[in-house]
Amino acid sequence: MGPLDTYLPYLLNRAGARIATAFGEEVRPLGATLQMWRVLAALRERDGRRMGDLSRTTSIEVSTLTRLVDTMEAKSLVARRRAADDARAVMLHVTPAGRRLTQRIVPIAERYERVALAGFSDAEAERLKVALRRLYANMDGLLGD
Amino acid sequence: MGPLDTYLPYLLNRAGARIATAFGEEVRPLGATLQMWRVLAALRERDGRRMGDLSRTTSIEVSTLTRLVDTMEAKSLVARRRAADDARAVMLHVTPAGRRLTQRIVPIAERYERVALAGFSDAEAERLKVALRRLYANMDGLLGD
DNA sequence: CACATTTATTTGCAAATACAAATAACATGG
DNA sequence: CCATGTTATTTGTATTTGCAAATAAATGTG
Repeated sequence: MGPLDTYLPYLLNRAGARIATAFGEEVRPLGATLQMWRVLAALRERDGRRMGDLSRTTSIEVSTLTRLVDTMEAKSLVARRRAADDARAVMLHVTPAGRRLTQRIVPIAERYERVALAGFSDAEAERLKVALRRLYANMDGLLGD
Repeated sequence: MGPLDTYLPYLLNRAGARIATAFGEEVRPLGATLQMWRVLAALRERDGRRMGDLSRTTSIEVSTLTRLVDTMEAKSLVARRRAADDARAVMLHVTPAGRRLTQRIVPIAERYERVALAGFSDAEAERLKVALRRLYANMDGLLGD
């Protein structure tokens, strides 16, 4: 088999790492990190979500998420509340400050989307996204056992 | 802007993380990690490479790479040699044991390529790779400043 | 209803990572 | 050929991460 840059996992990781690093640098001045943005974006989609739910949709490991949420709570970006129906579960909610931060990050995220996909037609961009979702789904069975 | 899974960086990271985790589990029984495989694959392409060169081609940060190479050296998978022309530089070489390990990982990498791309035509797979290289290149200017 | 099992989150701890400072050698301009 | 700046790698150190164990609450079973 050929050189490293013919391997899909490598290409994926390389592109992902570069975008992640650049995006991270961009939001750091706002006191945020990429992971925080993921949490905020998930809560923007639907507020009041469980840790496990958030872990799945953000692809952040639960124990990592717990600690991330600790620091986000310390920054008053989110608030933990006990779920009404299940006393084990925690519901996470954005605060006004969290919403303000989200609003400031959204344009950055949109810009990154444009920069990353510069030179792609809308159809190409969409095909790429479809491919990435398919690829993710393909790996479904192979984890954890 | 829409839900998290319409964002390209997210899709990229999510797919990449899942493949990386699964692949990592697969090579662990061989005493290897994903990052070690990256180094071995880079050396397979061309043996005797500098740390900085390896760092760039594997997308592993230099200081991380130093320590990774420490443990790989301890496992006798690679050997550091001083460069003939430049006494600052280190040339990294695979050892026979490193080559043997590489040979055992190659089929796993090939299998992962197939699993990840299940249901993709050859043309689709190639388009995806081209897109990922393009995307990486698009982010070129934006780093570090 | 008590007991074992499962589910949701957190915490302990060790390994991986990254930034910055340190070290060492090369390159260049006077 | 010395002084200054640049390049290659390593080390110091703090943060991030993830697995496994701990905690706590729900659910099921006899």
